Amino acid sequence: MLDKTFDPKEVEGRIYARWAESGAFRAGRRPDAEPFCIVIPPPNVTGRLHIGHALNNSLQDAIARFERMRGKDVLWQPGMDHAGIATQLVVERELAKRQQSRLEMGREKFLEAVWTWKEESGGAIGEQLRRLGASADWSRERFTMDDGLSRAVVKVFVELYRQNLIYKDKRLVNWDPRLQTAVSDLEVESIELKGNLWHIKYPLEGRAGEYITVATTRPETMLGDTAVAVHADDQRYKPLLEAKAQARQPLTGRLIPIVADEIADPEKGSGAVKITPGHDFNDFEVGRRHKLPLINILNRDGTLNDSVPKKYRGLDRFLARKAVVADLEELGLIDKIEPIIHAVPHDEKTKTVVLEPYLTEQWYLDVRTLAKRAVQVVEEGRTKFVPENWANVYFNWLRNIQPWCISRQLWWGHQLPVWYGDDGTIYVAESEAEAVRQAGGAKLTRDPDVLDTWFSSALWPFSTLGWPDETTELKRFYPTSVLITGFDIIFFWVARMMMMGMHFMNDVPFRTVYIHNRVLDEKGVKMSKTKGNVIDPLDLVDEYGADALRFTLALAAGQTRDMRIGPARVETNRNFATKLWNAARFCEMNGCDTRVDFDPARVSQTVNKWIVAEAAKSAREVTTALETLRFNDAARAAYHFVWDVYCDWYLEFIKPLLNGTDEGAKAEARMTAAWTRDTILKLLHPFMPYITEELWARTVEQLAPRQTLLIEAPWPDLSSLPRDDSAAAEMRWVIDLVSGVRSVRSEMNVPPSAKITLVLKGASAETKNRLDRHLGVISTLARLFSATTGDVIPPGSAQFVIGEAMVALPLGDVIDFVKERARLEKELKKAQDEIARFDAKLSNEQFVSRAPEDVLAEQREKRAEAAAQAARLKDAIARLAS
RNA sequence: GGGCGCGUAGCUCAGCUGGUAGAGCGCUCCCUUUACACGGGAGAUGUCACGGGUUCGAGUCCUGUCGCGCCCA
Repeated sequence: MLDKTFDPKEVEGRIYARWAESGAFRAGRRPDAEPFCIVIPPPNVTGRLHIGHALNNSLQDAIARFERMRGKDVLWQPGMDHAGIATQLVVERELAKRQQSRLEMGREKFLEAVWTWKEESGGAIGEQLRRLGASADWSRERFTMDDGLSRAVVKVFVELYRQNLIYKDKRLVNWDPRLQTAVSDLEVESIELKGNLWHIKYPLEGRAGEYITVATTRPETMLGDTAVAVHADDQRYKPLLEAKAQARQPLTGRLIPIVADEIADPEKGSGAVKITPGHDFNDFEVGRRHKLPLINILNRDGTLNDSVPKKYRGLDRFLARKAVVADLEELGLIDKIEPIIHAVPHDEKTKTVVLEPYLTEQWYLDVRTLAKRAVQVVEEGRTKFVPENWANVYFNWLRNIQPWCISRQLWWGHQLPVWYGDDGTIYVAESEAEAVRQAGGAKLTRDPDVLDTWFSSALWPFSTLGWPDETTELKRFYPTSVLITGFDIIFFWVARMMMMGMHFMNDVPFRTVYIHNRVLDEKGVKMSKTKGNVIDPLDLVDEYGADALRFTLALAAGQTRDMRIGPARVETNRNFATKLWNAARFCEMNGCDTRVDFDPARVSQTVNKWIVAEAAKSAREVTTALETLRFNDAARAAYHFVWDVYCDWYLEFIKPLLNGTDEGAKAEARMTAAWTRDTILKLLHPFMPYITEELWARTVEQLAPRQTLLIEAPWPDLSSLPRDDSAAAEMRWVIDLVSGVRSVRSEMNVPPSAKITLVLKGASAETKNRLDRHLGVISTLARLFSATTGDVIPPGSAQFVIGEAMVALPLGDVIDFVKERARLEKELKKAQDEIARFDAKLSNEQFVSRAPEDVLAEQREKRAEAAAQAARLKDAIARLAS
């Protein structure tokens, strides 16, 4: 016997273990079936499950389970990302606790320490995903730094290098002075901060007392100035340009030219700008155009180097700024200081380090070339975005893409397969031995840099399937079916997978990209540690169960950009789980067991025909919604069927049968109830795997405990069931009648315990039959003493219209005539308003002549119905008065 | 500056291909009826941000305005 409520804690671990033991997660068990593949967005090895992961993986799992039940050979490919920077920082922090440092240990020892950390503490998220119920094929779990994937990374690098798509270049990069590494454009986060715009006077050479004023937010960089730029059309400066005037950089004493360049905007400030090619991306371009010298004034840690005057050397860049401003003030060269708010580049991980444009030699990938096909295949529809709007975001970025800086000055990651000879010759090879061979046996030094973490992630859809080997998995599962991810990594990951997939596999990595919405807290605020509004999904799992959380997330996965999640919503769906549980409990108490020989197409009772048809309808809705990745529609359709149809009406309808003496009817009701319950368990399984699997196990089949697992049950295909409109109409009528009586009872304050009588007047033969057939059910649900047909409305009756008939409820003394009259008049008003609306429409010549025939007919019919109802209500009111 | 999204019941949101609105939560009243009070029954609440247009007909299509948010530069 089932308990009153479902206990997730008791069930989840046990059920998950059963799935895992059964091998149900494994791909390749159905060699003849259609393959279906999802690759997981690999979480960081340092990661802990957050609500975004919970959403992302709940949706992936729903699809994986759905397609598995549909008989496909499903591979949900799990794995983790080595997360270069994040992991290195975590391990460095651990070492610091033991008074150890990376630099003291040296590279080799440090990497050992990272691997040890990875084995001992990394990958907690894998366990957390299992708690959610993730049915990934863990036997095939991969890691971006494992041997196979590392081999893929090296091969890709070497090939791209040989194709001249990877090259080394010396230019400005975004530099993180704390980590002392380059980062890519994407890893820069602009943050609006208060700052100053310093207007500084540069003395003009040979013109005592004359100045040219430039404005800057970064005075310290003036130590690296190599020009002042003005616009060629700016009349104020034309004479200076013509005279080839020069300015004297006041702190270095350097003589710098005044050049004409479009970078200077005559409308802004003085119209003149200082040019620092070594420390500003725009100025770098200006410098190239005018062949200006480039002075690097910073060390790798952000302190000033030896190319600045002695007094500034070794100062941190922010202290240097203060010193420079103080000195200028002393010289009287500050024209004015204007407070402004401006965007300052920060590292995207901690958002606390100001990044510097910094001149270094780095490795770049020519993504501009690779982007062309990535754009093309989406334009051609070979990969579809869902919702399709996201394709625009993707296009926009790829069409304006800049070279990708792929080298990082870190230790944890894929070290570049690059070696240098003593003379600086570059050897790029798949192994050191090969590089040495190329160098004719010379001694080589390996490039110490590692690759951007996203470089290996970009290969994920094929590297995890065994590439560069031509494995059967690769042939079978590439292109993968659908990628499910969040919009924040469209650039970082999706676009790059598209480029790499097209280049190395000559086909798209996935046919569909589903971009889910972003999870906000209940108030619509982005969750963040600093705000303290982070919801731990595992807390929700602990409190309400994984199913409730998953169902909540699916229900919220709509077409909009954001979703708000909080405990209240999860609680609602925990309640839904309880409802489902109790419906099954009811079935159990009434001996509703699953019969293998049961044929839903051949039930004889109208209620059963009706619920079978309703189940078929819901199955169709859930299926279509899942096929089109409309998770919210799928979840809602299932919810509605369970609660509003199966529980609220069907189970109530069969109670009299189950308690009755007609053994044939009882048996059919039991079988149908069990069959419908089983259908529900199947439809809900992708969303609520634990409770459905548990109920599947706890229900009986042929009076014996079930041996099968729901995870492997076939998805309900009820499309071949005959539609039975007459059963639907009949049960609709019963529902309307019962609701009508309940409504009157409630408004007339008839106590629930009081049984009343019902008289049906003016009913057709068919209606009379309906009343007859469902008398027991109607009496129970409407709490009737008796229900008869008759030609006379008894005095003191409350009345309402149902179809062509009138229902009278003689309430005797209980009836409140004033109230009843008001109730009827309200109904009448409603009907009359409706008639007026239809009349307005139908008397509109334009409408009658232009609207399609079926719409017209429908409107006329509705008008007639409303008119008939109004007439009956008028009669009822008249009777009341008499 | 460029792009995208949102503005529907008190709150959170559904409303796909145009035929005047739905759910959950909350609220009011009633009910311990033998699956479920994590429940049952009955209610109340909306000039669908605003203006214009297309159309016989617009929450739904087009356009403008206002407000909010996000991404990119």
